[in-house]
Amino acid sequence: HKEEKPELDPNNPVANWIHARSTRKKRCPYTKYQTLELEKEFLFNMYLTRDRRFEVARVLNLTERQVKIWFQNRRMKMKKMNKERNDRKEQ
Amino acid sequence: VMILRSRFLDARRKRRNFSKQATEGLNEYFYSHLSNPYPSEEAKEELAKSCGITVSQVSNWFGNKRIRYKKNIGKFQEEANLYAMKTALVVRQ
DNA sequence: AAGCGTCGTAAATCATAGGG
DNA sequence: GCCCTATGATTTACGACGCT
Repeated sequence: HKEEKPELDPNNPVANWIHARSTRKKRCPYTKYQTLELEKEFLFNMYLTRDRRFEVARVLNLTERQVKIWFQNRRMKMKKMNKERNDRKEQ
Repeated sequence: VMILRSRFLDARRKRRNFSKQATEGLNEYFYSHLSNPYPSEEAKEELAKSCGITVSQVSNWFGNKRIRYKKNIGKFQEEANLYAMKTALVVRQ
């Protein structure tokens, strides 16, 4: 009966860019306090132990998964920053 | 603490728009690879060099372009036609 | 054989540039 | 200057794949 609103025309190149999951949680920006505490923890150690992760998640009211992923993203950010600093200095 | 905060957390996000030529080069690649606009690392490096920007900036540009194009194809139709025509003319030579 | 690592990305959001 | 949109950069959240 009711057809989809996104036209499935073969000329639409976007149809091929397979990605994006419907079950994905919407991005929810963290508060200043949460970010600040996470940064402090990262400064202390770039990698979390299981116990630290549980404790940080509890205190900041985040899931352990969110804390784990935050640290993964933070390490990637640090890597990128280091790379850019090296590139700037050499060339 | 406030100083650390402003220094590291709210890091300066100064930016300038890319030059006309840089945007032109990025758009040429994007619209000539519209069925798969995901440049390889090597292609990114080549684009970065020819456009005078960094590889990170090329990645940002394609990320932004893909999502914004997808969100409103109609808005970019004119631009798409322009670049399609341009590359068609180049191929003819 | 579960679990955490990186890498590349989508999508939302941020912050400013630039134009009227 | 003020408002608004375009645009480049950053932030959450995953999938894919790796290693142990």
